[in-house]
Amino acid sequence: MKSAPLQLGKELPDDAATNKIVKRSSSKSDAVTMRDVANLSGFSPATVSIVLNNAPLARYIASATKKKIEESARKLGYRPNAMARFLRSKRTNSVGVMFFDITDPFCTPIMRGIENSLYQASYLPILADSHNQRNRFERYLEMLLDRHVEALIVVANWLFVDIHLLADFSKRNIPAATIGWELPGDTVSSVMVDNETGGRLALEHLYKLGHRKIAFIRGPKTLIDSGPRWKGIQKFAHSVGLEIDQSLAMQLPEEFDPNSGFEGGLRFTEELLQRRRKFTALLAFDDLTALGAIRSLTKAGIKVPEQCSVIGFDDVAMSAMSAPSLTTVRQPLEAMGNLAVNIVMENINAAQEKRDWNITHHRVAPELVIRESTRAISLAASDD
Amino acid sequence: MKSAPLQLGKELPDDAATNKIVKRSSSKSDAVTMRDVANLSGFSPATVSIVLNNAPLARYIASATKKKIEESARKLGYRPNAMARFLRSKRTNSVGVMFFDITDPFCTPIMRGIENSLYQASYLPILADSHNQRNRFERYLEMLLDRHVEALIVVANWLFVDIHLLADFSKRNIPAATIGWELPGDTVSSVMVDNETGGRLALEHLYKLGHRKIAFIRGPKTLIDSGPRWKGIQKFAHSVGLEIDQSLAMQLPEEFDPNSGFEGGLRFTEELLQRRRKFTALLAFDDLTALGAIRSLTKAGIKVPEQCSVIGFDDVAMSAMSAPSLTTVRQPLEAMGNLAVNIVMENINAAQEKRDWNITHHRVAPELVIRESTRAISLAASDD
DNA sequence: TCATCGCATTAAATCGTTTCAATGAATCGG
DNA sequence: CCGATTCATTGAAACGATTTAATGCGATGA
Repeated sequence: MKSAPLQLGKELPDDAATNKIVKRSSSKSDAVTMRDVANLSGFSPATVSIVLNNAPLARYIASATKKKIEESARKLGYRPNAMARFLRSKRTNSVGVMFFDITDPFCTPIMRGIENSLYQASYLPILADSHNQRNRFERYLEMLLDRHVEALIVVANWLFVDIHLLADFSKRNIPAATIGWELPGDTVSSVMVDNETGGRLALEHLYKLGHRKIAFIRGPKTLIDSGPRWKGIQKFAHSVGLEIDQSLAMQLPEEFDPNSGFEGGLRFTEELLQRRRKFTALLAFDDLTALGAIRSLTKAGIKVPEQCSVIGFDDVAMSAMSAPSLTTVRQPLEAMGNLAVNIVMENINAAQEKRDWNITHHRVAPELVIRESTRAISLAASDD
Repeated sequence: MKSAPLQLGKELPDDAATNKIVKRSSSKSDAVTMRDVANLSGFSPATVSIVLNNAPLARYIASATKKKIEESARKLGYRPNAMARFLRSKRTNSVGVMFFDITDPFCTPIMRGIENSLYQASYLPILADSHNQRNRFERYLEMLLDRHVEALIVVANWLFVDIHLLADFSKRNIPAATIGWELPGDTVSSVMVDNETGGRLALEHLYKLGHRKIAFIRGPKTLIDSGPRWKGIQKFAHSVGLEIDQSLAMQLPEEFDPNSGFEGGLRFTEELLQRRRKFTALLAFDDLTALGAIRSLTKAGIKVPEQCSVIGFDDVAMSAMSAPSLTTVRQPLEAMGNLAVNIVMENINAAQEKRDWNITHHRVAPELVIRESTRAISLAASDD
């Protein structure tokens, strides 16, 4: 038969080698139900429910009764069946969390923030990842609706969603919030970083370090962040009388997906270098792009930050670990996750109490994080 | 009152400024139920259920009836209530996915693999993140049990779990699989990389490049990966007659959490350098440690890879983007996620058909990924 | 003509809760 | 001593599906 001898650490040649097999008989121990608690304690299921949930009616229940019931429940290890409960109470204690592409490092801290806040409220996240595909997005939306999630959080890091996809949710009065994306109008709440301020912070930093010849890699046009960031940059440039050399400003193409930002930074910087126009600093659309740029510069023999400063945007985890570590404009990602949860929770409560609820649009403040990739302009670099 | 004028783009000074508020009346449109479909089509709920689920009995149903029912369902936009369905059928179509620390970059591709495979099977992941805290782990386990997840996948990237925590699951016959960790005995299936082979691959690579004076940063003792990796290293060293200089071998302390690997690599490399013992290559426990080491070397004026080669382990996303990009031993993380899902799915099916099911331990093959951080030994470096 | 059989459909029980309305029992003011 | 309150508990009806056992019915065969 196939019962292999129990040997640990023995390797088989296959890729996914089965190392050890043990059969196991099924010993069904049926779950303990509320009726069991009722029987053991000698009271009715109704009373048990009232006591265990500390329902309004519980104030009439004799404390001796409560003791007995709680005791019995504990003794039996009773745990309420969440699905049965839902069927009556309509509360699933879960919210759908939809990512456009979870492999984007941008998403990880947001997820952490969401998870943490949900945990405080004894809610669980049901995860969906649309892989930037519209049909997958729709399919997941359906699945989440089927499960009656009490709210939806969409982390829209890249691709766009149009209103109509989220229409089902607002139609059914399910609170929703987006992070990193904003739907026009009053259908869905949102949390975004203040991109314009961020853009300003980035350029201001480079400017104060003495840089005047600055290259830019702008985000793709369709991405909601690109416009405001560039606007912030332009505004600051204008305010200090800095002229932006358009031949040093490139724009990432539309079809990029989040993780190809690195490739983009790499390629575009190469192109920039080939043009042989001098620049002493580079302002990248996001951290990945910046890392790609650094790689490209390094490869071309240009030292960062000695010969060229580079600044990114987002402050993803790897920015602190690259060599040189990356100066960047931080988005408070974890806090944004928390905030989104707070928003939908507030709405859930409102809906529960049949109050009207608000659609709110939030802007959170970015923060400049200075690391090694930027430096005051050196004479050598400035002077040609 | 609080109805602010609708102005987009206006920023308030607060961190989380409310930018726009719109009230919204609740227009409850009650969900369409199976009874509705029954009424519209003129058949009974029983028939509707049979038709829509294509149950065994469906072969007796007249095809005209089927047409009508399906038509009605479509017309009403009927979607079955997942919770109600569960109550009878006992199937939640969801599995719990527990991470020890989701911010570990190691976890992201695994999550992607899990999500993708679950999606194929129309299952949804319910996410839990224990933050490396035992009580949080337990709490989440309870919550997942309450929801009757059909299986559990534990991504145990760092801290240890003892058997008894997962006992509830095996007791209730809920399939479980761990990734990156292995429980002794036959309680839980597991998926792990073949660490010994990985260790060998890493050292072999450095050796073939001509390196003989090699520094090591070993993993913490309690971590399950550390031992086998080191063993693979030793075995290879022995096989080629390479002597490992113990004064060049450091070991990360226990209390490290996954993301401090970077700090660890940094500090330990500094220490190594202070000892003033020469080495031409460094083999790090994992990628983060390696990146920390590179940072430390660079800071000390030692060029990677020109003066010192560095190799990591795991191949997390940032390894490809660092400068220099990191040579490493790849774990097929996404595939490991897929595999774990396959395992539990197989078990779910077995349980469904009341067959016995297997506990299996899998070893997947690691793969050497050569990038920029390693290079054949240079004469200059070897010759002192 | 009547029992039998295959086909098409459904009534009703069930899953494990919650909650409304009802029921006794005890207390109380008059 | 009686009707009204308050207190303590519970019966029973949902919630929205699935599934078993039953039902009605026309055709078949003897």
